[in-house]
Amino acid sequence: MTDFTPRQKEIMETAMKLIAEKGIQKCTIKNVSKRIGISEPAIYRHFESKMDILLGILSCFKQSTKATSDRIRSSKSTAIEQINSIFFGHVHQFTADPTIAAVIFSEEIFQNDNRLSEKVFSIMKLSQDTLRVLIEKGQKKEEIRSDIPKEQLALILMGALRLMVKKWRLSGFSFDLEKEGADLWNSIEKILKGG
Amino acid sequence: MTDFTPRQKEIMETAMKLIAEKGIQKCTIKNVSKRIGISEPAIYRHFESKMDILLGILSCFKQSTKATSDRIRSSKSTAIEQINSIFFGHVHQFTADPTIAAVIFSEEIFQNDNRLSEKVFSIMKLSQDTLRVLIEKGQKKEEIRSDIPKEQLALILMGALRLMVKKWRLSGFSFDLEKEGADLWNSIEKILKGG
Amino acid sequence: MTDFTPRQKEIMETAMKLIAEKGIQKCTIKNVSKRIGISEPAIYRHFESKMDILLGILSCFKQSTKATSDRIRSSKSTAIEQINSIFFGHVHQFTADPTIAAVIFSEEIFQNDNRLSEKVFSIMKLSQDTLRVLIEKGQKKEEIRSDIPKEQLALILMGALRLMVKKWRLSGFSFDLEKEGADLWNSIEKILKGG
Amino acid sequence: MTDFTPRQKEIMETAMKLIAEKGIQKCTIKNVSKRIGISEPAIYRHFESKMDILLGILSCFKQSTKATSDRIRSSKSTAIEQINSIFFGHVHQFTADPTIAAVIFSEEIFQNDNRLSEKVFSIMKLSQDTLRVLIEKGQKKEEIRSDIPKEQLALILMGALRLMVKKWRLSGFSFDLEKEGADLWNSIEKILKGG
DNA sequence: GATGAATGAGTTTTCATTCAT
DNA sequence: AATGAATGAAAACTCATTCAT
Repeated sequence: MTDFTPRQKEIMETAMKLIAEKGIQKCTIKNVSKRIGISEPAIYRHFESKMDILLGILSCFKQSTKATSDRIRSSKSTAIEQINSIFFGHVHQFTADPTIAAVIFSEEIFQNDNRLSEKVFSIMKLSQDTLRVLIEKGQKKEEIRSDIPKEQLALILMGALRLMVKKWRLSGFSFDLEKEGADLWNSIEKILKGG
Repeated sequence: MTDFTPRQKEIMETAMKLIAEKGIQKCTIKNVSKRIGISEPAIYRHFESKMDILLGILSCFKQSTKATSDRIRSSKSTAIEQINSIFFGHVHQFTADPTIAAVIFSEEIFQNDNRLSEKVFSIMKLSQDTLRVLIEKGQKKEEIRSDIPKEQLALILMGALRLMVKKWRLSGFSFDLEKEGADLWNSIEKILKGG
Repeated sequence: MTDFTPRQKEIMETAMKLIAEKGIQKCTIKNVSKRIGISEPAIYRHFESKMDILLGILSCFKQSTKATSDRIRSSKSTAIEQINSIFFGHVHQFTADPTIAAVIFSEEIFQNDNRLSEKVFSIMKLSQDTLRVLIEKGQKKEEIRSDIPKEQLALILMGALRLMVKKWRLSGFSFDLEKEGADLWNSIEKILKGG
Repeated sequence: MTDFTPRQKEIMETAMKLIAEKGIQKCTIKNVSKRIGISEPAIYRHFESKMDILLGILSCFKQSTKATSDRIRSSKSTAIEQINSIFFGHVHQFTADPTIAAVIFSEEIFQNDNRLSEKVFSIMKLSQDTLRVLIEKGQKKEEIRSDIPKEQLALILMGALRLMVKKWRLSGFSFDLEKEGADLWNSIEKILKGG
């Protein structure tokens, strides 16, 4: 993240944009370089290979996911508030940069290479673990119902968020994610509390 | 579906398997023909283009989704039972043929072409509409809680199912989907009923 | 050799010609295909990779070297006559197809890949072994002097042949290899006999 | 030689090492600069082009070949002793710096450019002429047999030396060149004297 | 002296597709 | 219904070289 040069960041962002707009199959070195306005070989001054660009993107995600997770975990809010932070943290992030939504929840994009799919898998695990820990805490403090196992509450929460974001994306960002997200949260909260 | 020749079905299934195993980028005419054991040009006896193979796959899905939807809708069960049928219909289908799971919930795979992504979108809409109608019916008959809008209950149900299936897939089918699905359903049912 | 299609032989011969004329650095798929009059991808119908073309060339050499060696060894001539056959076998081969001379004695051309250089090394060993065996036989029968070890006689014979051929090549085939070869043989024979 | 700066010498030596280890195809500006630990453009402070590096290498050889030749010719030893000096001069040089062996006897490496191949040819001629003159002198003084023409004796001597060195190189310097060289010389001397 | 950034031309290779047979 | 041979376009990547700093 911080150890990337401006050009490297530009390349990674451009690659992400292409993936978001047209899919990975259109995310070629040629298209990336054309969009930036440099020649194809120029890319190789900044990344050793195309793989390294994709790994760089995933590394950024992992780092920011970890940072967010750590920040929220160490806050002194209630479990519900912390889960709320995670939920809206994602929503805000996607609103601010919709291209992220296209990449972060589309694990199959990186399926064709083991190094990529392992990294993707580890990012997924990371955010699920965070959520599970928070739900467990909420259940112990009786903020969150205990008649549904924490793994399933996590699945339900993340599943709904992911599907909402996917619909938003596939619809061409045709609705207000913040608003829809707020509505969804109300329902989720109700479910978590067991109302 | 019925209007496809055996060879055409073989080609579509092989294409799906390749997507499931190694991602769309490895789903090439060469790889499909090699796996079937015929030459590349032979594929073109059965499909006009690669695009037609993918469209064929999606058409099959659409048709089977519609058939399932119609069958369930016309049954005389309670709404909850009908939703249960949809839920486990998917789970059984994926258990029977895991490759389907890799394609049906991975809409981004078909992002690179408009005809494909539109078809994908319409399939998604179809199954969501079915679900929404059933939930609405359930809500009217007071089988299903009404304090959470039907769209969000649908989102929560499908989101959880999708995420469970995705995890199953990314983990290399390392857990028993039927069992995990049954557990998830219990929680979902509880939520739907508003317990 | 016999298990190569005409097109494969054409490709290998063209590659050899390019190496002979301009060095391996100019032996590119583009140049080979251009000279044959087909497109670059067409090459890949006949060879899986460029490496396979070069390996094919070396395999042909190995096979023909082995065949020649076997044929001569099993003849009932004197050792000197057999060595003479090897010597002039090479000379005739180069006269008939000068491109072979450019490849067969230029082991460093294939230095950049282990599979190639190992094959090259094995071919070199093969022909040296043959020669050593014949010299040994000649020494036992007292056709050939024994005061110089067979390894060194082999080295001297092959070294002189190689250097003569190299000069012929580097001079642009400016002299008559057959004639020069005959003269060299007279001297070599004298040395072998210990006159 | 003396008119090259230390940096220039370092570049030429590094280029030679790359050629010796991995072949010319791996002798790129990038690899040379990486091994020295400077940037690629830095090379161009010291040489106008890659060609100039290779020409520089060959110039050094030519100069040192000429110097050796002059020194030996002007010595007052017998012809055989002088030829011995040339022979072991090479052997010692290769033992001291095996990379030289990979370049000096591999004329085909420089085949792809006329300026290079002409220079290579002129070096080859130079050392052969020297040898021929010494043999001629030896023949006149009846130190060396006269029943074999001087050109062929030169060919035999140099051919054997070259082939021995090539084997040494291709075998990964697996034997003691000095020892093997001494043995070969004994045989060569015998041959020269006509024993 | 040296470097970071860039590039035109070229490398090997793959892709979907066509065509004669 | 199938194949062998071919191809234009494009993929990722490398090369020698230049230029502003």
